[in-house]
Amino acid sequence: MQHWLLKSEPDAFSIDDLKAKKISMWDGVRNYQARNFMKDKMQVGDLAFFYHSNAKPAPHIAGIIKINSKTYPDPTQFDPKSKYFDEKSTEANPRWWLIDVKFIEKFKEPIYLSELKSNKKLKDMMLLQKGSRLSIQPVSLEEWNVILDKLPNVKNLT
DNA sequence: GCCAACGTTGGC
DNA sequence: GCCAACGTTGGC
Repeated sequence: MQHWLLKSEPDAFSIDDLKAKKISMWDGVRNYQARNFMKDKMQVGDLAFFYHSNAKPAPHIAGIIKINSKTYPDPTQFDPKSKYFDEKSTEANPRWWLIDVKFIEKFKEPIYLSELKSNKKLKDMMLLQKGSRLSIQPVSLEEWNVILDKLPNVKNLT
């Protein structure tokens, strides 16, 4: 199993929104590297951190979600009314793909970016690299466990 | 709101 | 294929 970190701005789609829906499409990814992670590397059942970027009072990991489907074409690319519409994409040859995610857990206390930065064991984490802004990132098992070790209350996720 | 870093576009 | 210009991301 691989682990991931998925970013979303909470004003657009938050972990509370996902909690209410239980399962949701992770739509709107318009970056090829992020898309390729979904298409080529993600497996149904993989776990991911739900990261709130551009969040107030500060960016943070808000909880845990699960990859709940294989990739399929992102329907928003075909919708002229969507802000994610892509006129160069066709149904026969879609450009953009997505997976469904399922709500697993919202942390009682968010894990702030500043906490991650101050942990030496996480210095190689992709999220913390200068200029890194990929919205879908792999997280190593070591990093995953270091972060979860801070959370004695998280239930067994497997 | 600022701005650094990155990604994309399109002229040549 | 280069690269300038533009657009986006996202922390601060």
